[in-house]
Amino acid sequence: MVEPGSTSWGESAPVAVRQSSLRERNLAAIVAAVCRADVPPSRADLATELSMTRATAGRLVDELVAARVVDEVDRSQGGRGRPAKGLLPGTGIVGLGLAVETDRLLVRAVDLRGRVIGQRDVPSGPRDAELVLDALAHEAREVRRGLQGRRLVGVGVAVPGIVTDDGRLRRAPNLGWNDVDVAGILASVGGRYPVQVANEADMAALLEAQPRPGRPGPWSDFVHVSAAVGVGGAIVSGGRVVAGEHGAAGELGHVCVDPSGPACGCGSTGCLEQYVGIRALAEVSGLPRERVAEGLAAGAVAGDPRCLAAVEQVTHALSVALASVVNVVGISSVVLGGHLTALDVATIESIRSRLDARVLGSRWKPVQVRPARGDQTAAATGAAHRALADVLARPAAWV
Amino acid sequence: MVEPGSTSWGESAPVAVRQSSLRERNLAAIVAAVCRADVPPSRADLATELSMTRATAGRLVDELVAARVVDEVDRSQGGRGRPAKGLLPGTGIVGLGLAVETDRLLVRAVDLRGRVIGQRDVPSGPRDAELVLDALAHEAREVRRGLQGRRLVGVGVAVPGIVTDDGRLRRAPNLGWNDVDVAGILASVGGRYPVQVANEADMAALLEAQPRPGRPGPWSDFVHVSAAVGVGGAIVSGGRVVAGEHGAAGELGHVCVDPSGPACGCGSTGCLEQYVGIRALAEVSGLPRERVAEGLAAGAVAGDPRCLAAVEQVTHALSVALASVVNVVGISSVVLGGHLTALDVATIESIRSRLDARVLGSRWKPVQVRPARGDQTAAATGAAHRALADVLARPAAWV
DNA sequence: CGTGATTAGTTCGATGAGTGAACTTAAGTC
DNA sequence: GACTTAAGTTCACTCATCGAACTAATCACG
Repeated sequence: MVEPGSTSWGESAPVAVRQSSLRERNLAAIVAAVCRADVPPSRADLATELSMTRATAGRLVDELVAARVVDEVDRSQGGRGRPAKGLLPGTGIVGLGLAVETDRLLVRAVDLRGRVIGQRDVPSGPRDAELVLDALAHEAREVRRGLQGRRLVGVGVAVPGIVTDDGRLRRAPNLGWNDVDVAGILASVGGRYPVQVANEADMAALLEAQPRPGRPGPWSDFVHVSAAVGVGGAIVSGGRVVAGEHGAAGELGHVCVDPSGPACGCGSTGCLEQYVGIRALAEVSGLPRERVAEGLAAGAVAGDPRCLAAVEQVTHALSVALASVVNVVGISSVVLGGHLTALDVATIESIRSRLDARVLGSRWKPVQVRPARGDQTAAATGAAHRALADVLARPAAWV
Repeated sequence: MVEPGSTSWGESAPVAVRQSSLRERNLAAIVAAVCRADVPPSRADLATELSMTRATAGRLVDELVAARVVDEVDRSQGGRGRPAKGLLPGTGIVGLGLAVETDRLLVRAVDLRGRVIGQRDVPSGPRDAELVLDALAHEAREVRRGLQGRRLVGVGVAVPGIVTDDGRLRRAPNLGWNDVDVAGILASVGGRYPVQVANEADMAALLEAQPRPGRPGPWSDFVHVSAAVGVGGAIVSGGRVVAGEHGAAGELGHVCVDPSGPACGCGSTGCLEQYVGIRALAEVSGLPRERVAEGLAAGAVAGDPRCLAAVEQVTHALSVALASVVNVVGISSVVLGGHLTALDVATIESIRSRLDARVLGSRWKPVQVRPARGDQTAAATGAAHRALADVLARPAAWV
């Protein structure tokens, strides 16, 4: 999940580049431009935008069309000269996104245009890892069967825990799993393509950063909070999800809100998760766990004192915890996901203004806060995007 | 602080690359390899390491030698065939590092081998920005005069405050400066080369990340704490200092240790700076400010109750604040700089173990803590490295 | 309805950077 | 002193991009 090179100083090249890298790079540039365009660009548009010649753009596009990475469409919208053939991300390339959650398993097949081609949601419980993953693999194969000749290019898996580079899930408290070789167990689903495993918060953040594959969302730098039973998070910088040394960046759930607060399962005290996790909010608000998401804001607006207390708790804890995060990573926009998506406008503005008071640079650049756009299955869709990201980064491997 | 035009190859390309970019890139690869090598490599060594042909390596090296970016040295150490000419970073290329601190101005001229060619330290006070910067420019010109035919390739300036991309210092509380165009005022020092302005903590962290220009230090991922009157910090990831959206990453001084703690000048409460800044420690320990650095550890070891209290305060505050940072950015190594460099081994181990208890991934990968290697002028030397970083990143511009 | 203007896309020789193999240079070895 | 070894150099070749000329398809205007 480590995507190289956020804002950086002196990068160093580990190996020399050859002429073929040049072509690889320009193929990627074309694909990226096609994905981020608002209207299907022509070969000539691409040549202008990327400052290459029409000759080069034409040749590269032809290769990508042959590989079905981009599709040609009619773009007859009048105008002077020869009508252009529009280019769109190919529908023949799909990525598979899987998600293991505490109570369900999700599968999404998404094409390069971001359209969901196939999906599957099944309930699950906190059982043995092998059993759960085998069930997930079964569902994934079912979805894969319905792809009808499209090319599967990779599999992404979102899991609620810390993942290491080799695709092992080190620890997932809410599943009770330790050291599970997720990538290995699910390898058969991907066939000869790699299975990319990452934290569900990172996958959801990827979807938030690019609502369509390769297409940047409104913000390119933000802190993403994924709140459910556990509270996770991710940092998006320059449109890329940044992972730490061991893929464990963005563990917002264990930022300290108050050192004298309640003990947390992680061994620390007063962690954010103890204030805004579903369990904590259910207890304070008196709502059943599954109704916290929708019920909280409504209850508070209706004046229910327990819901008001819960909302105040969320506001306080988030503003304290996120202020530290914003100061440390220097990113002043925050996206609230999971059950926090449903917070009402007034609460969000209240979090924002309290953050402003605590953030050093806010006088210069005010903090921004917004709810996430993704739905409650963002992690699975994001995982599919993660699978497709390999094609976007190195399309040469698929032509 | 975000380096212009240095997008790396993995990520989506904004523009196409041409054949000349290929050469630029490989020149940079050669320079990087020469800088990070333990013994001066030959052209053949470089060809092997970078997997290019001897022909290519030879041609590119010749260009770099002509431009004095690398020097040829005799490496006659016996052996069979034709003796190799060793290659070292050029001594003819120097970067100028300036630092504005609360009580002094520093100038360092450093060559590509990391040797200090010229330096100047003068006392200063918190006066008008124009006056102080003019004095600094004067000192810098004096140092520049002593360069004797070497090529000055850039100027870096370390300042104690938040800096925006355009080289303006937005706010420097301990200098009482607001919105000062540092790059503009010092432009004359750099001649036709840009003046790179950044936070002193970032500059010091750069020196910690690369003790010699282009040569990585022992750790490539760490959180760097720069403690003085103010407490700053920086995040180093993959050997690079990461800047936030607005160059304001790593503001560790304003991570919240205790929301019910003392009010901080930043508008928040219980910030780290209120516990480990020089003023706070001087007050608790009873030591005069200028003696806090050396006196604190000694006093604590000697059993002085006030020093013991101060050390306990440092230990507690750092372990709480850094735990959040480590969890959020997923980097589990910490370097303590500024007056914290002088903490005794036992205190550092105590911070480390308390961090371990609060960090989610510590069971998998224990937290590491060490004092910084740089001296109290790290920011100025780091600023010189910053100036040289442009040559390392794009040597083609200098050949 | 035909001619010209205009823009998209294609073809083809030129350019420049890396490749590979042969050649030259400067040692050490027997 | 002839042979071996390895570093460095030379030169013809490859390949991706460039530039310019060419072809294709549509609109505008008389």
